[in-house]
Amino acid sequence: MGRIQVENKASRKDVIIQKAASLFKEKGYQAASMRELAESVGVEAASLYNHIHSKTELLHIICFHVANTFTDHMDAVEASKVSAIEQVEQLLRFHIKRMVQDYEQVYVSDREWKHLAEPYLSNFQNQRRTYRKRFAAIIQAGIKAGSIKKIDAPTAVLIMLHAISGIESWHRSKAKINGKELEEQMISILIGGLKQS
Amino acid sequence: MGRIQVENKASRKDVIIQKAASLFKEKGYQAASMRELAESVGVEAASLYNHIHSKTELLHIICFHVANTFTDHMDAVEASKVSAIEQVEQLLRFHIKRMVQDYEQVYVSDREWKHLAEPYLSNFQNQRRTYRKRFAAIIQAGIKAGSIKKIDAPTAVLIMLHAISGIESWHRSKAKINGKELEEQMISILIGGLKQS
DNA sequence: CCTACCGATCGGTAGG
DNA sequence: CCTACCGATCGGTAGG
Repeated sequence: MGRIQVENKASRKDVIIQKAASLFKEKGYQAASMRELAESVGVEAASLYNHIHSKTELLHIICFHVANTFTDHMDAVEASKVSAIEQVEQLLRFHIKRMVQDYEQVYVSDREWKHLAEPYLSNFQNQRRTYRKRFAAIIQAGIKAGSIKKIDAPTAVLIMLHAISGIESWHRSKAKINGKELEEQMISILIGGLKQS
Repeated sequence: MGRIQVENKASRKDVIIQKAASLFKEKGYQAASMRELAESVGVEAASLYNHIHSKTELLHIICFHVANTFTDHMDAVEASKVSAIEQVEQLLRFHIKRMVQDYEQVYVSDREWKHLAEPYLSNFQNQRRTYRKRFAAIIQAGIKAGSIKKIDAPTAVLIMLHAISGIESWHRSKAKINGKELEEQMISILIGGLKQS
């Protein structure tokens, strides 16, 4: 009985988080109200607080879930023994896939993190900054190895990550090419932009 | 006397719009309050309404000012008789320059337009969609001419425009390269990504 | 999980 | 341009 209750609770919480990501993405964190969220979950607003502590907790669950996914992937890429340009391609493909498959949470993490409360805000910014530095270091290694053209590595990171966030518009568009094709197109343009010409 | 009054009013309104862009950029449209805006202008909240009609009016002034700037530039580019790839470069350089020099308004237009009220919302979306179609048509012409590699033109537009929005992160960063250098780096990567390899 | 409710804050108005 | 104020809505709590 206790077991079932726990399972139900966990599942209910997951639904709330998923619906919150969808709502935050659509309206923005501030404009999304807990009453709207409750309605989309199918309960009264007060009932949400049996599963979560606050609205801001929902945001930081989403943001850190996404951030940790990318940090973990970076660990794996750094441990792999392929060339720098191949590491960059692995990173880009992972970003693209996350954005294609799980874009609501990724989008919210990307665009709404400003609304995090301290100390989560500082932690998130630090984690993000560290991730970008590690990404830039890989690009720098590629430049040194001669497989990537001489560019400012932090600028390249910035371009890559923001370009990928454009997949949000792809989700909205009517006549969209399929996800796999999108990935290949983006890789072609972005990796093409890094290579020596 | 009447003349001076009109001039003062116009100038005051411009200050309000500029401060609003700054505040909307920093906190998001919904999270920015009219009381905060009033404070940054140096008046009481109620006094703002002698210059503007509503909070939403501030947002649509900003969004359409930016959108019209880009639409006007597109007219000029289409009228120029250079090659498609050079037209693309002109468009990218203009976007980069706007983002470097006037990024608060451009940023707000990019990220906060969702909060526009009808009929401005639909008008804005239409204008933006039309702009992107014209941009994609130029890329398509470049593909036909053989100067741009065979890619999905709408996807390429998406990548270019979002990559440029990353300049927001550049503004925040401490150890930033200068604006002109940033422009050249971005052009090198983005135009490099479009060309035949 | 719900009903009932609270204090705070919001955009905006009246009136001078 | 200000003081005074309004109705609406917000996130969240008490109590069952």
